[in-house]
Amino acid sequence: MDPSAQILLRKLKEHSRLSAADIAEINAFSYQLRHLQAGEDFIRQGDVPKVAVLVVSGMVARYHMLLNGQRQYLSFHMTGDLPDAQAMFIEEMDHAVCAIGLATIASIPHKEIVKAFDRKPPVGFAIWRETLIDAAIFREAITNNSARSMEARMAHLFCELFYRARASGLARDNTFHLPISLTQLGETLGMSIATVNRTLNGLRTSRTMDFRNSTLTVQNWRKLVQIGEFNPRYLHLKKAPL
Amino acid sequence: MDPSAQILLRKLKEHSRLSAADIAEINAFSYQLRHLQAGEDFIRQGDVPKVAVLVVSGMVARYHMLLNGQRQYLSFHMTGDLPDAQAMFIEEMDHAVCAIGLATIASIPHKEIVKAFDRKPPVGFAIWRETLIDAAIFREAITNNSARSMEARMAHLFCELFYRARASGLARDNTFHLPISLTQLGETLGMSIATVNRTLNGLRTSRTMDFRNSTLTVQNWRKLVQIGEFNPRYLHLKKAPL
DNA sequence: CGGAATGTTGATATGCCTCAACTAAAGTGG
DNA sequence: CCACTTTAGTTGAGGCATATCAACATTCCG
Repeated sequence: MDPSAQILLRKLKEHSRLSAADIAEINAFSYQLRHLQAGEDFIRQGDVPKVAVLVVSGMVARYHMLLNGQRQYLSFHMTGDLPDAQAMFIEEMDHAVCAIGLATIASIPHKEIVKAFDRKPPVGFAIWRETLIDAAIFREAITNNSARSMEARMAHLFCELFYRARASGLARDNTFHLPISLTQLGETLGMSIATVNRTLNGLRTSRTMDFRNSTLTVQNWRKLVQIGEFNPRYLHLKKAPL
Repeated sequence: MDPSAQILLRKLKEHSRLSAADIAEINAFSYQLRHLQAGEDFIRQGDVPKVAVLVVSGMVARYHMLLNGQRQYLSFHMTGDLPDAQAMFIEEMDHAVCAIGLATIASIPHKEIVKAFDRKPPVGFAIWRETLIDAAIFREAITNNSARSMEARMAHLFCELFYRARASGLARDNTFHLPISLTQLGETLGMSIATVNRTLNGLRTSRTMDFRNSTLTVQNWRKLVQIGEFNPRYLHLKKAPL
């Protein structure tokens, strides 16, 4: 079986049940690999993609570009995610997608995927579910950035990323490689770099978590969850990794 | 034809093309009407709905409830919207939905809708597209509440609501009935009531827009768009109402 | 008409942004 | 391989925007 197909299947199985015939459909897609440099854009605002992207390794992020050039990061995606599945049904991209650190992606032609939906509706439902979980993540980000303190925002973001990484088997023990800069963290959570740094320092001092050299170390998961008011139900996964 | 079906069709046609057979499927759904009081919850966090809701008249809002009882409004929905279409594929609700002012909704059993997807995939694609536009609205809200000034946030929200209302034929001229309180506005945009009021006053003084007695009056659309950095492309509608 | 909810406005406090100076790390060319 | 340049991270000081609090006005609704 194609290794990209395997990655996609593993992911979809986190929330959906698929028959052998459904799996065969997914395995029949043609996956075109591509390696990305750190920070490289592979989809820009205004693009009309003809292929869907699957994250094979590394991390990828969606972002809005404001008129003054400021960025707002919207979500982060890791192995198994489909960061632009939506483009199958809404033509023009309203945001850009870039690599965070080095990353590998696989492209799948929209045509093949849509054809699979016609033949095996459960395949469509699984991918639809994937886009719905994305939407739930966006909703949580609205709440995070609008209603929570700086410390809570930070804690919540790391809770989510760590939890998702664990669910996808990408993190072992209490560490997780996350090649994101403080500037990007600020552009995700709506805070200045100075505050990002000080907030991170606070969590470090209280021995809750440590984020340094692109590596997250969770020292006290329960405390982190409590500070961030993190409740993983919105991720809609079948089984809890923590 | 059922008037609820007509409302739903009108909405789906804003972004999707449907054949006569597709339309017949949608018309065959059984629509159960229900009238709601102002502020009434009809879906709560944790619910597992068996029906999907269509807004027939009035407005409806999704919100998160934080541990301290604070609310965060996530989106507003008007005639033709399906505020919980997602519940067909992700069982448990991660947020609540309530009426804003008086409202009428129609319920459609999930079973009937899913059956229609099997028979006429374009019906499924149209509703999928609807949920994807919702996601785009959520993304925009992240950016709005995280990266824009108080005045810009306010302007952007009103731009979006007015634009969507126009697209659905719910607003004529420059006014639009919006039964939302200042408190709710604050809980939407992440600002205190005092600031909501003062910001509204600024927009009124500059003769950009006036929001009073539950009525929005747009005095200078171009200025409002400019202040809010509003670009309607993210709504992915086929034709611009303004 | 009375009471409650909502909106209005001013005064005060404070959390965060901005700016700036500095340190550390990473990447580059001689 | 080391000096040099650039980028990323760190920390302090100061000012400002916005939250908070409080008092009052208005509207809504029974």
